[in-house]
Amino acid sequence: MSDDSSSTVTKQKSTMGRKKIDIKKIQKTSSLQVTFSKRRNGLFRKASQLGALCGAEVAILVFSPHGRPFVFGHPSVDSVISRLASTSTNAECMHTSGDDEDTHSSIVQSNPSHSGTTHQTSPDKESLSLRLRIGGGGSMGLVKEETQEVAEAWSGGCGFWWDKPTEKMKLRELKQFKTSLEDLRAKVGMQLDDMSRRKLAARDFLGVNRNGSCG
Amino acid sequence: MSDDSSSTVTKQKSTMGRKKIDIKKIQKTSSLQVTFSKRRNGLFRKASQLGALCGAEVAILVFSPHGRPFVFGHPSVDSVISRLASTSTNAECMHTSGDDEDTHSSIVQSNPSHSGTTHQTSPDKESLSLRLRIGGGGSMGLVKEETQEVAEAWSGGCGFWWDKPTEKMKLRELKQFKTSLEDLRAKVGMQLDDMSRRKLAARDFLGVNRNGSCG
DNA sequence: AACTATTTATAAG
DNA sequence: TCTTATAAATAGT
Repeated sequence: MSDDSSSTVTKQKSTMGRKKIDIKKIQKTSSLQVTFSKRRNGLFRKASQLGALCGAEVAILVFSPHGRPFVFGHPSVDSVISRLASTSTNAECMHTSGDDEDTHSSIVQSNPSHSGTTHQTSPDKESLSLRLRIGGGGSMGLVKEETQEVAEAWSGGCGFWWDKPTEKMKLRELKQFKTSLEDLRAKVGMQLDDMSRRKLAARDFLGVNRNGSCG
Repeated sequence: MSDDSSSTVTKQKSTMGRKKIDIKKIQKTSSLQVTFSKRRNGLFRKASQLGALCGAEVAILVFSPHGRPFVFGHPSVDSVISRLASTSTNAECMHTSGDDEDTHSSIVQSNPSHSGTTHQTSPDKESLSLRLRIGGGGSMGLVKEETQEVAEAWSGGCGFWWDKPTEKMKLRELKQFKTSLEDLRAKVGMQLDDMSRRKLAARDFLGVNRNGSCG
C-alpha cells in the first residue's frame, strides 16, 4: 500500500516477476523439480478448496517425473476410490478425449450414493515412529499442523513405504488400507460381471455393430 | 494499460470484480454449482499442465456434491490407477523429496517403473450418440474445442450416465475399462497377500503391540 | 526457502 | 455464458 514513490530514488525491481511460459515439457532438471513441487502443491490446494467449498470428494494420484507417487484425498483417498468402485458396479459410461496441452483425458459420470460431504478424517496420531524428520514447517499459522506432520512423515523418506512401511505409517491405517483394497477387489469382481452384462445389454439396445469395436 | 482517467466522465465499474471468499461450504445452490464447475475445470487444467510441464502422470476423481463423478487422467485414468496398483507390489529404492505446506491428507511413495511420459491417447471419436447437447462453446479461440464439447456433453446431463450410458459412450472404451479393471483386480489381489506378509514382518521387526490396533 | 512482478484463476454481475 | 475487477498462483531471482 504505502510506498513513497514520490522519493527521487528509483526503486529498481528486485525480480523480473513471473514470466509467461508455454506448456511444454521443462528440460532443465532443477526447474523441473521446483516447478513440479510448486504445482503439485498448488494442485492439491485447489483440490482441497474444491472439497471444502463444494462438499465434493476428490482423490488425486500423481506420479512425479521420477516415478514417485503422491496422493491426495478428501475426505480420504480410500473413501473416494471405494466410492468409485461401488459406483462402477451399477454403471458404465465413460469417455475419453484428448489433445495435448491443456486437456482432460476422460470424464466419467456415475451414481450418487450419498451427496453429503464427509469432511476430512481427523488424523488420529498414534503413529509408531512417525516423527522421524518432521522438521519443516515454520511460518504456517494454521490449524493443520497435525496433518502437516503426517504428510511429511509420509513423503519424506528414502525407502519405499512397502519396504519399511511401519517406519512412518500408522498400523491402523495400514489395516484400513488393506480393508479398503479387499473391498475394492470384491467390488471390482462384481463389477466385471455386472459390466459385461450391461455392456451386452446396451449394445443390444442400440443395435450397434456387434462385430468389431466393442467385443 | 491505457486508460484516460483524466477524462471527466466517471467510468463506473461494470462489476465489482472478484471478491475474496473464505473456504467454507457454499450454501447458495446456484453459486455452488457455478463454482463447482469452474473450479473443477480449473483443477483439471492445472493437472493437465502439471502433466505436460513435468511429464507427470496424474489421475483425479471428483464426486460432485450431487454425487456425479468426474474423472481426469493424464495420460489416462486407467494407466495411472494401474500404475498405482503395480507400484505397490514391487519395490526398489530411491531418495526423498517431501515438502508440503498446505493440506494434503496423505502422501505415499512407490517405485519408478518408467519415468518416461507416455502421452495422451489420441481422441478417436467414434462415439455413439455423443453430441446430444453439445451447445456451448462460442468465443473459445482455442484448439480444445473438442475437449470442451466432450466435457460439456458429459457434465451437462440431467440423467445419470448409468441410466443412459450409451447416449454418450464409446463401447470400445467400456471394453478397455473392463480390461483395466481385470488387471487391477489381479494386481490388487497380489498386493493384498504381499501387504499382509510385509505388515506382519514389519510388526515383528518393530516389536509393537500385536494385540490391538493393527490386527 | 523467500520475494515480487506478472500471469492466471475466478467471484460477481 | 461473457465480462471485468480483483484475488491467487507462480516463474524467475
